Amino acid sequence: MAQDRTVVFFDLETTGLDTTVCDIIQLGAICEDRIFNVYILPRQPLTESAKRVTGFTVSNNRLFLRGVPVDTIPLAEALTNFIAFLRSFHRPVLLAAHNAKRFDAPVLTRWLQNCSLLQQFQQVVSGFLDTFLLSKNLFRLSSYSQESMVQRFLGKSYDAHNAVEDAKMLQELYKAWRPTTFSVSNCTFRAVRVY
DNA sequence: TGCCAGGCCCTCTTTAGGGCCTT
Repeated sequence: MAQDRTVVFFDLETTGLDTTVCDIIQLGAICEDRIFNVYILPRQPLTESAKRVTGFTVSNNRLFLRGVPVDTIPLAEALTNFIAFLRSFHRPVLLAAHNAKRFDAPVLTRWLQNCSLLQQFQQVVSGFLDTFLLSKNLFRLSSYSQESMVQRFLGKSYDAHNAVEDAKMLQELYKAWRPTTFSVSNCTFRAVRVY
């Protein structure tokens, strides 16, 4: 753990890669053995590549994962529940994700602001940790994708592009890396308001 | 299969360009 903060690992599955417009489909997070997972029905269609990569599809106003229907909740409720999950640790939270700076943090922040929940969120979350940047600072590798690093450091393959599984593997990677507080602080940034 | 976006990092750099990573 970094200083007196709780590190919570999270991941988003979205309708696409454009952080300025994409919808969140799944929000998964883990801290030790405590897991958070919600699905949200997107308001816009998934890009073809997002369908292929994530296995999510939408049909008749229902969300399916590899053809199996999943229960969804409204986005504002999902984010409110996520903040409650983070608050339950009773310590400032450092939210870690792979490529957080470029992808997960901007998307999450945009929707928190859109749902008027950013202030609540910032009362609980002290910042984001980007494990992509962290891994590049720690190691010299041919690939820094999460999937390839799980194979390299943990010696296993997994259900990549499922938010909960990605978050679980990220936590395992982090524990295997045992980064110093200095390394972590170099790859940590505060949640910022987006306009 | 790879495109779609784009900030960050690296280097054959800084008067710039290309590759990576996320869905």
